[in-house]
Amino acid sequence: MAFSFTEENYIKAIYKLGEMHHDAISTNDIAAKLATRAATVTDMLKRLSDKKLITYQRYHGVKLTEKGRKTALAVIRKHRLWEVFLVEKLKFRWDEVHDIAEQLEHIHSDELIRKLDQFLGKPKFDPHGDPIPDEKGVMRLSSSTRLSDANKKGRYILTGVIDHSTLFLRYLSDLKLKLGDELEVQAINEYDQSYKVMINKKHPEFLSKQVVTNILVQAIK
Amino acid sequence: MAFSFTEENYIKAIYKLGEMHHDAISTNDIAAKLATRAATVTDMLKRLSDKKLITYQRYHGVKLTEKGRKTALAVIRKHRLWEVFLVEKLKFRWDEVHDIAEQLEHIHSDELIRKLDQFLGKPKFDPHGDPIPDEKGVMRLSSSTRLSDANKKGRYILTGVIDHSTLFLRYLSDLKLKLGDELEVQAINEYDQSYKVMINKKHPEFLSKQVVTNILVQAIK
DNA sequence: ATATTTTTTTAGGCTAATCTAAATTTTAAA
DNA sequence: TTTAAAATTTAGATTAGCCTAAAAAAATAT
Ligand SMILES: [Mn+2]
Ligand SMILES: [Mn+2]
Ligand SMILES: [Mn+2]
Ligand SMILES: [Mn+2]
Repeated sequence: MAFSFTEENYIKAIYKLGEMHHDAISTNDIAAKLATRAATVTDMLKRLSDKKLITYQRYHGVKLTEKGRKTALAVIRKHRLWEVFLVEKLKFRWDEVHDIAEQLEHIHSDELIRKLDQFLGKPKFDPHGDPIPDEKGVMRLSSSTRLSDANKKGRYILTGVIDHSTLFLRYLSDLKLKLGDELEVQAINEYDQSYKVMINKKHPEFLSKQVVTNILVQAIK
Repeated sequence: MAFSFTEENYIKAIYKLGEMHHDAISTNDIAAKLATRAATVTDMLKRLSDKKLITYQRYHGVKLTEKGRKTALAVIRKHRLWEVFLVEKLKFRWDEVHDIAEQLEHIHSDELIRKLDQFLGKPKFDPHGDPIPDEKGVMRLSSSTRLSDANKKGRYILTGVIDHSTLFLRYLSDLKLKLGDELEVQAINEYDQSYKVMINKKHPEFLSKQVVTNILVQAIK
């Protein structure tokens, strides 16, 4: 019932790929996500199948079993709780925590996570606005949309990001933009889909199409 | 410059064995400490020697190099800081933290440890009274002695333990005895070297020879 | 419907870390 | 000082996780 570092990473990758497609996941997609080779993935899929974490049919991709889904969500829960710890308690910036959490998410101790969750005040979201699954593996789905999908003037709250790269997160920080801040869309450029927004009723900024497709918001009222 | 989980455990084991003997460490001692086989140890010693962490002569044991000593102390520093975190912040008991710290000590991030140290208020001792090496790998040596070595009536402060087993630590907790508490030795039994002590001026207890050799104290005045 | 391209699997090999059994060296005993 | 015992190393295998190259299957284009 305890899996290796590597096995957990495969399960997490398969879960995340399944969040988008939701049909069976291909060997090549997993290889791309984990920066490894298709042959290596095939080897591992056999092992994960033996352990009943996935259902696997040669040449036809994989799906997580219920056991696999639970395992993935437990790892994601740990990752996100540790990220909260790193930002809230140790004062890391939100663009610095992912790689450390990639290591911490593989520490095995249910009691540790129970107590960490308690210590952090049972947070519901991580520093990037991603929801934290509960002990049972239940994760409420986000009611946020990409700002590019809102596609309408008005006021919004920044609730999350799609792109988690350091470069993007730093860019947002440089704009003095953080989770919970207000974005008022004042104009949308029809030619290139760039947005003119007012941040926290203070400073106006231009956000490119690429930027507005990578931030999640909720409309105010 | 970053070593594997396994390599770090070997280096730590060699360091700890060196703390007692301080002549060259034998293959068999390392095998015993790590619950592995002598042949396995020999294999690893060659690898550690290649990496300049130890000096190794066939059939004549090993010693840590300066690089090896630094590596060991860095791992010990991480272990002890995490133990402080688990007890002080997450409210684990002192007998519950070792196994979790065994995992956490292998997380690689200098910045994480710097910030954790800061967060904990730069503690000098772990929950078992063991000193925490600083960033440079400097660890002040304990001025404490085993209560059995004091061997004299009088008042003492409990400053640490030799045996770190759950069983022993639980036993001390059951006696309402924790670090910093006062022990007044009222009588020493000449026959079996058991001690009659008063704990915190409140309740008298009998401590066996095995117990008094496993606790560290400092005499008061 | 057949040929070409893409995807996936198999075959065979590598390294780190482990093991058991056998050989060798050192140490201790007679 | 020879011999027996103990410690250590070598030899040979195993497993997890990874790789490249070749074969096979599936998807796509003609
Ligand atoms: Mn992350
Ligand atoms: Mn995150
Ligand atoms: Mn410990
Ligand atoms: Mn300790």
